[in-house]
Amino acid sequence: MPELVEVEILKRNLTKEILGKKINKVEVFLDKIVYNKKEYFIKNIENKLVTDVIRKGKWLFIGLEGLFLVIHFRMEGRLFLKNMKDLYDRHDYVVFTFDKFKLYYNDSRLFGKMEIIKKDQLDDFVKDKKLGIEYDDELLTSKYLKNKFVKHHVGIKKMLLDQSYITGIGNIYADEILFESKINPRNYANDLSNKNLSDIIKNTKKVFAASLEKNGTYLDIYGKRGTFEQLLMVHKRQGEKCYKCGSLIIKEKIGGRGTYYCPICQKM
DNA sequence: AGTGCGACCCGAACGC
DNA sequence: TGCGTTCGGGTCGCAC
Repeated sequence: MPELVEVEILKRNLTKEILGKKINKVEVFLDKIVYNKKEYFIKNIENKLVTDVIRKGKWLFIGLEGLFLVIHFRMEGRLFLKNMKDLYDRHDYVVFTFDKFKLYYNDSRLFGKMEIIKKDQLDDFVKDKKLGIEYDDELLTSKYLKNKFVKHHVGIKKMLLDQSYITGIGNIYADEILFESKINPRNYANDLSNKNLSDIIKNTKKVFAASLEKNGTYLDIYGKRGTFEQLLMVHKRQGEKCYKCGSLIIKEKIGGRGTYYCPICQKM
């Protein structure tokens, strides 16, 4: 699933491949993927140069001379760079044609969304989506989290998934960050010690950096899969041995999400 | 204001 | 084997 790391990989790919290049043509094969009216969407993108590629949390913003094309991939959204003559896949729903290649938006579950906004609407957009600070922002301190969590008698896992505190953490990385921090996902956010909170910050940076180095857990625009999935400590490992203590990893539904953790390393 | 839950979707995994 | 059922993932909107 594209979480912060995976969207960051796409951002780096796109910066290399499409920044400064012109979109000659856009085709929309399924209207519901696009928030705007299809005609407006197409008319405003065609013949524009790509001026920026920005990521905020799990959101991607492609600057187009006064506009941003905003994309959220949700679960299965993907972008692929393909040759002019490549055939369309059944789940290719939006296709951008450049001079020498095409960029396909592919989404087997139809959860992803895209829209264009005016460049000066970016700040309001971010505010409206209630995006918190980035994992590498210097404002991210244990004091910041303490203030944010003080009123929340709710499991820490749920707080990590809430994009309004630290933005960009999804289900996979939330489990990994809590394992590295030796914190039970059900521990109440407002009960965590300063040490717990600084561990969460430290391990968010550590896990994201390690994953970025392996190109994440998802596909890049060339269709190549990152290899961080093989290094996950708990996520999707129920019934297997904990790499640290040898007891069995368990899976439970916490905050409505499948949650994987080690019952010994992550005691309440 | 804070919290919880269903809707959105459909391919994959599971159960019989 | 084949068919029906359940699950999952992030975000939004609504109910309490």
